[in-house]
Amino acid sequence: MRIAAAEYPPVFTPEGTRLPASPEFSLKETLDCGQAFRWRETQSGSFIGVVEKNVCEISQLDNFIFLRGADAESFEKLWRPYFDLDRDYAALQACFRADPILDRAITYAPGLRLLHQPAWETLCSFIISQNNNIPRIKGIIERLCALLGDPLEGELYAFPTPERLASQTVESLAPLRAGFRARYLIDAARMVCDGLLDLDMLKTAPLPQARAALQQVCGVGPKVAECVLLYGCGRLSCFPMDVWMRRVMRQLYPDGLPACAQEYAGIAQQYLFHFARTCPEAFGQADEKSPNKHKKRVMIE
DNA sequence: AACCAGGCGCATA
DNA sequence: TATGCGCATGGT
Repeated sequence: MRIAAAEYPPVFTPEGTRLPASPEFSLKETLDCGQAFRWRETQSGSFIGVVEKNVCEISQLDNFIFLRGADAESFEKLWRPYFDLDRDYAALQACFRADPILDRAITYAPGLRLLHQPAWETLCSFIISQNNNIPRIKGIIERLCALLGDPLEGELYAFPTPERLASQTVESLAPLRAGFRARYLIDAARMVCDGLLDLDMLKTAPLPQARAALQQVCGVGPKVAECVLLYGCGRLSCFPMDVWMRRVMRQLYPDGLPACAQEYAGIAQQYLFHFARTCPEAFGQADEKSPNKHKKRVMIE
């Protein structure tokens, strides 16, 4: 499947950057689907967030998306890759829609996009995410940035560097209320600082090697590694398997993902994950919670 | 192999 | 209002 083409020709104004609206770009679906944790929705429905050292308020209006404060340089260097704007999602969706289940999931949330986030922040975020829920993950990350990140405008903070985090102790991280994950964060920071984990290599190394390198970090298992590779390293065939995706696969794809979704399995996973989590009337999960829960279940794959 | 850790949002009682 | 369930990983 070949995907290219610069969509969304931007218009630069002194106030910020404007992009034409598109069915394949919904701010809310993209920023509020569990892949990124630092975007906050304002009362007016805009989103304020931080990527690297950049603070941005983004609004979705009828005919365009507006990135307030983003100039041409920051748009091209940062926001264009962050929002995956050089990928033709209409073409990608057309391929996926050959499968009837993906067709429904895409129709349910056609504006979902895969964000390309900074690798280090993604690693920490998904270490924190383990055995955890989204509101709490957001809280821990917010406290982490406020405690150790460089201050930016508007009471916002950059994500802490590996060096800063490596100098901490479990005790100094207590205010994060991260529980047993605190020592995992410190371990990850030390590995990066000591050159034992090369984050750049993860973007290009053969996947088995990249997975193995990530899982050297204490607190990084198969699921977290897959999330880091997908969201933080641009490895779009990676496919994080959490409980939701296990349900999806068991109930809807007992024979595995269809061929049309293999190459970009990670993006297919976004549509399916969001569909399963937020559209209960369309996705039965009753058999999971009820009567014979106590029975032993064979859960392999 | 089967459990717990450390914490909290959430659904259910 | 209280209780207990779920969660990804590592360690026992």
